[in-house]
Amino acid sequence: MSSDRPLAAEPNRKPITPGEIFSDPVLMQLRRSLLGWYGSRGRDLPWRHTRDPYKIWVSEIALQQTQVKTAIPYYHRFLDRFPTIADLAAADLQDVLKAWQGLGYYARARNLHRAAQALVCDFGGVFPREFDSAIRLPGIGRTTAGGILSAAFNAPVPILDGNVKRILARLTALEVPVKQAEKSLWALSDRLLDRRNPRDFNQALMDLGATVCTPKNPTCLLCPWSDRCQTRQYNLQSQIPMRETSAPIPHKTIGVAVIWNDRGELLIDRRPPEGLLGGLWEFPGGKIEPGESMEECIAREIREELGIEIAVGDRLIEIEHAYTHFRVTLTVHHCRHLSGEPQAIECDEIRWVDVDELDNFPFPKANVKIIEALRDSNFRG
DNA sequence: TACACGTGGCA
DNA sequence: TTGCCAAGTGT
Repeated sequence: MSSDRPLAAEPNRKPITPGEIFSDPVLMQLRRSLLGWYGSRGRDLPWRHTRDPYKIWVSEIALQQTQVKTAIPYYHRFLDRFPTIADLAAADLQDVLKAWQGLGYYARARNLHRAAQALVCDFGGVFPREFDSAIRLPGIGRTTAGGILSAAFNAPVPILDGNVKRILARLTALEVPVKQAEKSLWALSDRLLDRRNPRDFNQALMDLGATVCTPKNPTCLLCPWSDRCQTRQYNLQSQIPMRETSAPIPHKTIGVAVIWNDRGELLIDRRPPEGLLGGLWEFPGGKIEPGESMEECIAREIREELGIEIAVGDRLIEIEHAYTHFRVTLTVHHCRHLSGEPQAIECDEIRWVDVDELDNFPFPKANVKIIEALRDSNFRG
C-alpha cells in the first residue's frame, strides 16, 4: 500500500485484495446469503422464464451496455420477428437492423445475424454448450458467454459485467479503477461462483448490482453482503469503485439535406456496413468547415458524397444528439435536386423514396427525429 | 492496450 | 448544458 493513497484515510484498515482468497467458510456464507436474497428479492425478468439458449443469447446481447427497462420491449419484438436461430440466419440484415432500430450499438445486431448464420452452417442451428465454441461467435465475449451458458445450461462459468465489477470492487474496497484489476476480479468471480447453482448465482449477482449495490446511493441496509463489505465498513461507497479518467467529448456541427426531386420523392443513403451506425440509412450531410455557412456546407457535402447539385432551402429542424464519444448538432434543410445523377460515392447505396416508405428502412435515432419533423410539417401543409 | 461503438436517464 | 452511467465486444 502506498502511504498517499487517494482514498479517504482510515489508517488501520486492511483492504482485501481481489487476488486474496476468502476462506472457504466465508465463501460459503457469501453464496448462501446471496442466493437467499435472490430467492425473495430477485427480479422477475422475461428471459428467466426460458432455458432456450437462443432466447437467452438475444437477451444477453440486448442487455450489453443497456438497462433492463430499455431492453425488454426489444427482446420481445426481436424474438417475435425471429423466433429461431434458423429464422434469424435466413433473414435479411436490413430486417434485423430494423428490429434493432433505436437500441443502439448496431454491431450487436450485425453480429447476432452473422453468428446465427455460423451456427446454422457449423452447428446445425443449435447453440453450443461449450464455452470455447460460444465465445468464438461474433458479439459473444467472456461475460456474455458466461451469462448464456450459466443461464441456459446451469454451467459453472463466471461473469464479470459492470454490476459484478462494482459489487466485487466494493466488497474488497478495491483501491484502483476496476480496469486495472480485471484479472483478479475475474478470479474472484470464479472463486465466488456457487458450483451447485451457477445459474441463480450469476443472475443474483447482477440483480444485486442493479437494485442494491447501485453506482450512486447503494442501499446497503438491504444488502446480503453488507456484513462482509469492506467499502461499507469504512463508508467509502461514494468513492469505490474509483473513477476512470475520461477525455472530454467533442462537439460537431453537421449540415443535413432533405433532398426532394420533382416527383416529390426524397433521397436517402445507406451507410457503409461497418463502423458508426453501419448498415443504417440516413439523410446525407456532413461536418461544417471553418468560415463556411450552413448552406455552403450542405451543398458541398452533397456534391462530394453524391455528385449532384442542389438548391439549399428552408431549415426544417435543428437536432441535438449525444453519442458515446461526441455530441452533434444537426441542422437540417429542405433541398431541391438541380442536376446530376446521384452516385454512392461515400456510402453503400442511395435511393429515392416516398415519405410513406421511410418506415421500411432502419434509421438511427437522430434521423428518426428528422422523419417525424417531416411528417409534422406535412400535416401543417 | 486504448479506443470506437448508441441511446436514455439523471443530476 | 454537460457529464456520467448502464447485463461489453472488437480491433
